[in-house]
Amino acid sequence: MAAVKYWLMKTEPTSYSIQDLAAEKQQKTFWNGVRNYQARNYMRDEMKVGDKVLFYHSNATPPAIVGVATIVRESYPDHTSWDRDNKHYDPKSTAQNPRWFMVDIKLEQIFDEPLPLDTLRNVAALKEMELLRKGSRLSVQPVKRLEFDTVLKLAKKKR
DNA sequence: GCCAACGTTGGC
DNA sequence: GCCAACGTTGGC
Repeated sequence: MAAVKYWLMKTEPTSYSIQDLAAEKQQKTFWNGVRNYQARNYMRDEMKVGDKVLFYHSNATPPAIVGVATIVRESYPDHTSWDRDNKHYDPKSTAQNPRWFMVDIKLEQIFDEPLPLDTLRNVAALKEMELLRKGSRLSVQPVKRLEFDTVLKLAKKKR
């Protein structure tokens, strides 16, 4: 069995927050709306059931990692991409020939306190984290196991 | 609201 | 295939 992989997924809390996820039936949702090829490829090709996800609030005050989720369903077509009325509609994607994919995630944990970007920048073990790279905009990105573990430890210390 | 850093589009 | 113009992301 393949090893568990670690990821980080961004969302603007004004459009979908970790609290929204917590309010879902079974605390599950489909991660629709990704319209970037690199992010899509990670979701479509590499995410497996059981992988762990750091849940990140972008464009928030402050921007922060706010919790952890788990992949509960592997990639399938993002049906919102061929829905004309959807904000993420893409005329080049159809049900017959889907261009965009999504996964299902389930909430695992909301941190007692969010871990702000500022705090993360001051942690040596996270120096090379993709999230902290200047100009990093990827909304779905891989995280190293050490980075993931470090983040969890930091979250625990807050208690 | 500004703007740097991307990614995408489309004319050539 | 190049690259200018344009659009988006996201911290500040």
